[in-house]
Amino acid sequence: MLDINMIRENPGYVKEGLSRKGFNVDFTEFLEKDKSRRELIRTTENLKAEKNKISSEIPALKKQGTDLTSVFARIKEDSELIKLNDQRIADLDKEMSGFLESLPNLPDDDVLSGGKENNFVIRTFGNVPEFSYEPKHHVDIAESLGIIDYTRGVKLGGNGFWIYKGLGARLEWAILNYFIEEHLNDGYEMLLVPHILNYACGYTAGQFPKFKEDVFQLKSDDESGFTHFILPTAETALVNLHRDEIVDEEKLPFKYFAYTPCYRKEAGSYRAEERGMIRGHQFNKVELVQYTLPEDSQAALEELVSKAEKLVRGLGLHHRVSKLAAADCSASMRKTYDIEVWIPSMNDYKEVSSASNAGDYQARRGNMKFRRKSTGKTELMHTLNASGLATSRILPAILEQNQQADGSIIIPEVLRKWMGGIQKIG
RNA sequence: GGAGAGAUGGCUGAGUGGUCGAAGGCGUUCGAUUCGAAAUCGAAAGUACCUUGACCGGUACCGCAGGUUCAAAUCCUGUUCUCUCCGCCA
Repeated sequence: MLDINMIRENPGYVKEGLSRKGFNVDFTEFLEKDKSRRELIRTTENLKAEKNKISSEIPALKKQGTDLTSVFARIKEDSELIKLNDQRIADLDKEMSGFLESLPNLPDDDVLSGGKENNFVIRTFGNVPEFSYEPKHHVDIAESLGIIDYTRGVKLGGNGFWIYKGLGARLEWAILNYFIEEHLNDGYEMLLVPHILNYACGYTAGQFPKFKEDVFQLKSDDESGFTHFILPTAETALVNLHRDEIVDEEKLPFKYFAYTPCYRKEAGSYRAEERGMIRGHQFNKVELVQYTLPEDSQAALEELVSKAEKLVRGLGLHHRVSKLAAADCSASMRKTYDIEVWIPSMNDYKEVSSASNAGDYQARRGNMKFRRKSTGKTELMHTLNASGLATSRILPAILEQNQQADGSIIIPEVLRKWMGGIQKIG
């Protein structure tokens, strides 16, 4: 959510920022509503003040035996007007917050305008691997090694599900262990969170109401719609930890990470080129989240990116880091870096981590504040998140980038201690 | 799933219709005392919104949403959550 004061004071600036994100908006109507709302509040509060004043004198007058019939009548009249006005104010509030909720975050000043075409690569690690033979697709590799069962995955869950088995399951688990160990070493606190979350979590994260169709909703028995959903990413849980809290300044930053599967509908997004585990309804991810002071969030974002990069580098996979253009950042985010790993069969890079700074956007939605020691005042925290990492593209990348002419796969050094020391599969 | 109890400020905990934004205690901050500290004494301190240049002032908030009443933390209805017991199940 954007700061309403910022819109009041500088609607042109906000409009321009949103347009950089491809979001065209006209504040005229909103500002008119805001103005009439405030006028209404003023007159209504004056009425209330008067009414309260008279009310407070009633007990004394009653004691004196004064006839209060006319006073009662007068107050009753005021009360009816007050009720009417309050209703109008509430209506305006609802309209205005509905509008505010729908606005995405403003992009950072140093983020380029426009969409994907304006993303630019800031770092690359390694080179596109060359093969002296025709490299195989990860689905074919996984099937011939018997480490992933796509057919039975579909039997159990339908299209978009697979089963890790044997050394495939161990490899997947080794990757996760590697991530977890790195984050623990860096002083992040590990959390295992609920996978079923309530509506407010999705709202705070900025995913609801706009993207509520993208998650698996748990329908409630009555007609009230859904109250819970299965998390699409651990970010949704982690970013709600301090919802409706005011913490002391010195407690910040909070640095958390969690492993969860991520459950996504991905309705209609399947493409032939994404066969395999590039885009599934369920994939494993370790997610990092930081809550920081406003002045520290930029540095925290750099820290998160470098952590995610370090993980991919540690696996020895060719990858690149891009800074996303404004419209390619998700709605809640001011600035996002993507880390993309090379997938030979797709002849392209695919995202394994997205590291973003939400600024105070999520904090405002979730009412997450800290008390500044020097002023004694409360301010909104900043929230950041980064995948560290999603495995669903890492494992294909390992299979494809590390494949050998004989069909075997070299296991990255850092994973071997979790795989009984074996060096290759096949 | 059944029965019961509860939800009040940073925490604890009083408060069953009017002077209650809310006692007391703990904790916090400031001051006094002290060489310093502890103890003691005095004082301050909630959140949001409206208004103001700022102070002042005003309004709302006792889980949430309604209702009754001139007036609600207090009465009524609904709802959410928590706890206890029973049942069922991993």
